[in-house]
Amino acid sequence: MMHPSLDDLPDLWEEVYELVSQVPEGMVTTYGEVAKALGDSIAARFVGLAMSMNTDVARVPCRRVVRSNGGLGGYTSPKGVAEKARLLKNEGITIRNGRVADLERHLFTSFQSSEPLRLLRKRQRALKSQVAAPVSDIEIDRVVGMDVSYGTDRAFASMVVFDARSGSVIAERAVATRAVFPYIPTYLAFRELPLIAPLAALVEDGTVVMYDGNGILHPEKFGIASHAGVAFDLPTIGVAKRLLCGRVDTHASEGASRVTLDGEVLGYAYSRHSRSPVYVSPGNGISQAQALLTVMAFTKHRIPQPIRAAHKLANEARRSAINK
DNA sequence: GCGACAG
DNA sequence: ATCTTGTCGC
Repeated sequence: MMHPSLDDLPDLWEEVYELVSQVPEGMVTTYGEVAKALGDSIAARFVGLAMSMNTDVARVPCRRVVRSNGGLGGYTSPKGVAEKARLLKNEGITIRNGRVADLERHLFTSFQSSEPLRLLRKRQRALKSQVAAPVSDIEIDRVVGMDVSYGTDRAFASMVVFDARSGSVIAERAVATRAVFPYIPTYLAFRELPLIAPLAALVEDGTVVMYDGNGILHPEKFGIASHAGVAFDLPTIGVAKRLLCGRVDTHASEGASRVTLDGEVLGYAYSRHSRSPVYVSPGNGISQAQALLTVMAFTKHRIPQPIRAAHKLANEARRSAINK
């Protein structure tokens, strides 16, 4: 059974199309304004993606969504953005130098919306108090890496179990699922955790999970590894390849540097052999120090072995499925 | 005006 | 994340 925080997720694709259908003829809106109506302006790029995939031009007038500076943005049609300009002119919008003239006067922002992303942010805030940050070390018998690979119509979630003492692979598993929730920065957990849930249910006691993404190194201090830890009641570590938020203290070319957000240390940038770093933060049920040491102990290349193996397995599962 | 923005 | 061929380097 799925954790309540991952149940009843909004259909953001349908929501975004419904919002854009509210924009009347003679007016335009922006990708950012639609995103705000979804509940968070950070979703602006998702709005652009959804517009590019719109199939019902009669119901969803994606031509009326433009950039915040008046630029037209894109238009997925053989005639391209010129067609977008022509259609808008027909609706009484003046286009000058490839931009909407007098954008403020034609800007529609009075969306009727339940702001679904705002509600998901509330779920994150409500749950983050459940994150455990122990001071002392926990016993680690096994380390598992988890990852997801995406195909056109299906996603493949994977898990590889390592023995902590020998460092060798004990078991591996992959499942095919369907991804419905889009990728939106800082809401990654709502996309991937429902796909991972069946694998997380198989994790035994004494196991720590390494996840591809952040733990508490997140604007709400509740990244995907933290959310996984709380939802599935497991100790977790987040390992990200790029920095989502915060600042790296000092540029140590070797070893670990602290990453801080609002003056608080939330994780480490860890690199070996002058490679670009990975960003390590505890998810749940493990100290920052032990999270870092565990990652270090399992690192041969840039990406720790458990995540590297899970990544490989998920990709193999996708490619060997007839899907592509 | 340009960059930022886990996967 | 994915779409993609060859190419440069340890």
